Amino acid sequence: MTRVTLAEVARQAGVSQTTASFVLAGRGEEMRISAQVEARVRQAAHESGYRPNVVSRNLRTGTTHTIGFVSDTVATTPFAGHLIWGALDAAREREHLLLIAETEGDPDLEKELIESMRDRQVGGIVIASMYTRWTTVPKGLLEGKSVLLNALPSKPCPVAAVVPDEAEGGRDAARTLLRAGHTDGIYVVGVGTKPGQVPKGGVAAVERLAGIKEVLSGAGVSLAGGALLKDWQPRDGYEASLRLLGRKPEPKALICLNDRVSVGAYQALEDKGLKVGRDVSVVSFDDEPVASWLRPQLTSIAIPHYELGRKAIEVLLDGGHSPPEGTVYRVPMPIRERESVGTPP
Amino acid sequence: MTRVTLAEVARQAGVSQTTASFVLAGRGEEMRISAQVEARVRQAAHESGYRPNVVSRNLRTGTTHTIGFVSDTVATTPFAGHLIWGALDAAREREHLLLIAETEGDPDLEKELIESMRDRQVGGIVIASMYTRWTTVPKGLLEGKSVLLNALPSKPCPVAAVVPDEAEGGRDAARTLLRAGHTDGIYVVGVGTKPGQVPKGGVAAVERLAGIKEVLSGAGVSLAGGALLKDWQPRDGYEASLRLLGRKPEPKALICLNDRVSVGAYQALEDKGLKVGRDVSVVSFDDEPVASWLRPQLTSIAIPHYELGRKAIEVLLDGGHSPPEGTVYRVPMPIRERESVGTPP
DNA sequence: CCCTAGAGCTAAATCGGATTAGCTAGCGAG
DNA sequence: CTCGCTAGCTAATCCGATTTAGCTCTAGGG
Repeated sequence: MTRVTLAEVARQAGVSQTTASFVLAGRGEEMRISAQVEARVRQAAHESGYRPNVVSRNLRTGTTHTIGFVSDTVATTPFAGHLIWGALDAAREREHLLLIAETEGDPDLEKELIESMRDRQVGGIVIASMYTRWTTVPKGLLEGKSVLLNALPSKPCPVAAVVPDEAEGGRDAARTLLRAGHTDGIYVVGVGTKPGQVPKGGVAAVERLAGIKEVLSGAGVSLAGGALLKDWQPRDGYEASLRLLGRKPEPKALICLNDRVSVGAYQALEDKGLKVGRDVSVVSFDDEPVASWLRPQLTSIAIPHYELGRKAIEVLLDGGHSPPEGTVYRVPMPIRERESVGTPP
Repeated sequence: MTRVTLAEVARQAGVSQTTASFVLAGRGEEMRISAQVEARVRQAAHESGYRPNVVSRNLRTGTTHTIGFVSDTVATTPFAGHLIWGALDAAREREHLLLIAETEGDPDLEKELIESMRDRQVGGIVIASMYTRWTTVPKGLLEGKSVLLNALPSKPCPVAAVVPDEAEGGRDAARTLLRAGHTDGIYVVGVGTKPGQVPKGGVAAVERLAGIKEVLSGAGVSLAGGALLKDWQPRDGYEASLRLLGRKPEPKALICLNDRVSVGAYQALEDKGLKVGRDVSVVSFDDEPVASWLRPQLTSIAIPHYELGRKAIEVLLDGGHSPPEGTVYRVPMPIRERESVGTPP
């Protein structure tokens, strides 16, 4: 039951603990351990089922091969689990494990958890947000390596950040519409078109809208209007779309700021007897699973959760020296073109 | 930059390291440390911003206040993140953190990860599955505390398991239909009605069906038929439902084995010009977010992810002595009654 | 025959706390 | 005056690795 220790292995192999340590650390060559002794040690270790006690190694080396992953809520966003997944994969490739915790948005708890992780000598900390947003960097963070994931520091600070390239995503949404021939009756659902008409804290909303406007105006097209929503749930999207469908110019395309809003938009269009993709095109963001369940299937700009998670770990663990600290890494948002965008009637 | 150690605190307080240790461990009273000395130590610790090095404590005490959470895939099931959430909450209440890893269904990787966690001296391991299923218990597990989460051991073994009470969920689904007055034309979508017509590995399918049959036959009602599906995605549900809608007796109620299948069923019903809740009732399982996005909103038996996660940690950390090992804990599946069940026409 | 150099190992220190086994001073009893 | 006891604290060991600083022995050069 009690684990075999290195000392035990050394005794069985008839060598000193030092020698055993060198051999098992792969430093046998370097330390000029003879092939015979090396073999004896390896055999003893193997036969006894020796597994090093990582904790003691940690104590000596000061490195735990562990990364702290602190998120606000893993729970509420489905598929945000992909964030963790990507991080997990990248961490495992580097022989690290993830120590995770959740703050539920409580700054005190966040601080406490970060300290708790530092106490455990983690090699770095990822502060993840499930929605892209601005965040105040807890100062405890600065005392070691860290990265913001899906969040941007609200004031300049030396911590790197990894976020989706929302602006480019917005541009892609607009391009898709232009390519299909849309030039008017384009509305956004989720934000207003005037500055400041944006849900608070939402990086995504601001940047997506900026990208959309940029490409449209580059083509001499402007948004016909928009609807600021407090929440981005199907019900909100439904009500807003219904209102928008009464407006002039007649809506020919809706850019929904997320897929849930799109679900509502589909329902509003159905109620009005309008056919998605024929009468009115819809482009969306996030690419939740529901996007491909809708009929017609929804064209959506995906949040690259997996890649975001990976990137955060890469930034934390690989180099991280060369790029100036405070760098913002933007991960491309792939567009999933499906059936909801068509040529305007 | 270098952390303050206990020795440093002791020096500042002018006492021995032993004394400082006793005071900060809250054993001052017990060890008859005078109030003055105690105060001096506390002050020194506070002023220097002392934080104990958890790793070294771990080494001595052999306990890391960490639980290993190994899952097959956190990623693919949305809201399975709630599993982690519940576990995280319960762990934090007990001053533990979670070390997580993912096996992606690879048994070798699973074994390796479990060992890796044991090497880190975790206090216990949760083996989580994202879908309720039977699983072979990796024998490495038995060498320490562990719990299966959302999974059952395929052969008897001393490891406890925490799973949703699928059978009772099935009973609830049937009861809901009976209560609304359904007595015939009840079909299941996802499994066949004959023994063995069940997707492989699926505990959920088997137990839900058993519960459904039990209650129905108790009321002298029998299932009119079913459709075995390999996968439980909307497309599968759509096709199966379409086929079922041509069968006799005429379908009056569909019990869909999950919400995705229900999405497909809704679409099939719509294509046939049938109205959910009026012409055909639908009961579902899982209660994914989409259940409340559908029109009419879908009645669904929820998977209690959060509670499952909590329970697993509780079983692992609290006592765990008294109940016979190998116990299966069943967590109730709450039914979310919405609008998709109506009186048969 | 002595000295040096390297090959091949090992003793001992170290990481930072937790814990065990004392040690000392002071007081009261005998 | 001595012994015993206790309050109040400390020295030393331990946890299980890693790592530094040697130590020993043999072979070769002078």
